[in-house]
Amino acid sequence: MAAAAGVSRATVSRVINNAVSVAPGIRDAVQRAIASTGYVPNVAARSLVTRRSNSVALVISEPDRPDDHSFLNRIFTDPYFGRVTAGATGALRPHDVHLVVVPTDSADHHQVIRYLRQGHVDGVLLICSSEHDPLPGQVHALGIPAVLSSQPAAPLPVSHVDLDQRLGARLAAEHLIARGCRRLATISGPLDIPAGSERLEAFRAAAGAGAPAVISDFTRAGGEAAAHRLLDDHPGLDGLFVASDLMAEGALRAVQDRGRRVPDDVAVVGFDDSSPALECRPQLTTIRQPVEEMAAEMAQLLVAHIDEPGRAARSVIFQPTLVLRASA
Amino acid sequence: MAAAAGVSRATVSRVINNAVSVAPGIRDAVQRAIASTGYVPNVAARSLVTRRSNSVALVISEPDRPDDHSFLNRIFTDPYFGRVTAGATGALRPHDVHLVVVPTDSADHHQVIRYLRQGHVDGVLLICSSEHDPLPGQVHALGIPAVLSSQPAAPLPVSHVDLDQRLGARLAAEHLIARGCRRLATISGPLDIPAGSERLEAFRAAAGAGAPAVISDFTRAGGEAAAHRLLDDHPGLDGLFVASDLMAEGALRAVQDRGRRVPDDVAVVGFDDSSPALECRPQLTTIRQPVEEMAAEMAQLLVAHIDEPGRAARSVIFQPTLVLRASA
DNA sequence: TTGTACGCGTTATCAT
DNA sequence: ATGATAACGCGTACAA
Repeated sequence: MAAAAGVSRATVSRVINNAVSVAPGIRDAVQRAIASTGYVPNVAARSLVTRRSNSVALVISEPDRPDDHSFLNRIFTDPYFGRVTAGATGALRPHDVHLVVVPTDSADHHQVIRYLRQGHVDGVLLICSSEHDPLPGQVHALGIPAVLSSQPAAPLPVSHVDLDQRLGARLAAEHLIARGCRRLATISGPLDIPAGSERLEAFRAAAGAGAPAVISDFTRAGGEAAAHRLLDDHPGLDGLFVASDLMAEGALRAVQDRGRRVPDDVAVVGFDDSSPALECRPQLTTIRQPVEEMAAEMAQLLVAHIDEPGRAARSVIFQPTLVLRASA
Repeated sequence: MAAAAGVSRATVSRVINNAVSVAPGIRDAVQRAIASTGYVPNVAARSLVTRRSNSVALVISEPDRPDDHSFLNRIFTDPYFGRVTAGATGALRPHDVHLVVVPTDSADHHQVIRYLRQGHVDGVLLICSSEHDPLPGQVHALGIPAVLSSQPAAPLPVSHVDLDQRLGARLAAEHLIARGCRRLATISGPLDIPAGSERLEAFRAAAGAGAPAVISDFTRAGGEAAAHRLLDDHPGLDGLFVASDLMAEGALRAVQDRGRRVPDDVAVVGFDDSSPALECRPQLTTIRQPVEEMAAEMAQLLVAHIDEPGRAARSVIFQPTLVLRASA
């Protein structure tokens, strides 16, 4: 290649990385040679010296999983993770950074750690399903740039992007109360995730500490089962806050299968404002979470940390909003 | 590292890649040193010499797209692509190969080509939305191992994995006829995709060439609109074959919104057997496509091609099956 | 069986 | 502004 242009490799490199001061004539000659040769730099060689891979990992960590197959299926089919992936991919593209999606559970954390240590990626976007997940700590100990989707139980000096979960739950409770519901209940996610515990706590703080709750798992089937249990134990409930739209879709079905009308008999408020909210009948009144924007922010923060290693960690908290539709 | 174990770097390399003949004593010593040091080989340096990156790309190519945001969102939210990603990820994991998901349209094919040429990945899983997509040809010209999800219009000596689309459509038509439907219609996908045109043709071959059809786009909203159009023009139809479950979910809604009962007034058969089939009410009778298995097969073929460059291309065709549920 | 030494293709430093 | 040349960290002939 250098030969083709009649210059040294160093000059070629300078042209490609448009470094300062290359004579216009030489530059053009090199670019012509590049075009005609179809030359592209070898990334391995480049990475070896720059210590950059121009790609980052999106690690989705779950504490345990039943089996490989259904775990992967759930991850890649869940609208929430889909939105995260879409948001991150979109934000990374202008930086010419690619995304490697790495689902993991505690059984193969070491694999992930090894992957990261090998230098495959320049940084990590870390989505944890439990606030006690050890992965964030391990990643931080590695010294590799990372951005979390929520602060772990043991706070870490690592940037993270999150939603004001409590505000979201409060908006839901207040809306149900304002529309006249008197017997409120909720279906929450797992309590070891902030998105589970905080939404539950804040809902109860606004709806009354005695408000019945069933802990579920953020799946549609889980939401349906939880709603049935709730209706068994509290037949009189007239307002239901469900901590994710996917669970709300299941809950809606349960309520309707028992012959109760939504929202007249039971008003239902979901959480997320993801596609299931529009697929339900009636469509879901829900707490909107700008997942794509949040993922994009994570990506941008990560890029910033990679470009400027000393950069101070920061946390960015997004505000949820109430989206009024037909279910409440 | 070599120093830590008191041996040469070459020996360390041999232990790590468990090459032949390393003295047991030395081997143990090296492994201890590795464990205590926490040493991991640098992938860039390794790739530079082995010319392997141990990762492959999953390229999802669409001809054109309205805007970046909704494109990414659709890709990462569509249950079909989710299943593909899950299947490929699962099959690749045992090989220690990672997956980079690369959505693209014709506007940035050159970006993808450049990405591939740079040697970021060892091979490509290529999902094209149009059989006239030039990408498969370009990738093949590059000489980089690839596996396609369907044969392009201009056949290429490249392995591909597909479903027997025609058989699927025929099963659907035969089932509708067998259950007594007399006025059949169909909602198809875009005609420049085999999954669109072949399902339509085969359905008409079995149901009668005059069976009304509306061409849609494999989205839920598209399916709903198509069903409305179909019911406007053919109020008497009593059997509907919809070429994807996602569209079928929308179509079901349209049929029911017009006060017609499923399956009594209109029987509906979907295609895919993905999660929407179970979320509908009534649940969808559908043509099952083992997407995860097919994606896994693609991944395994790709790995085989990477390991054995001269390997002959082959095509693997999966058979669809009818899954009986409530909608037909 | 083990060590020595070279090459992989770039970027970066240092002369010029 | 440009060209030698030294790393970068590994695998692997080849020699011992």
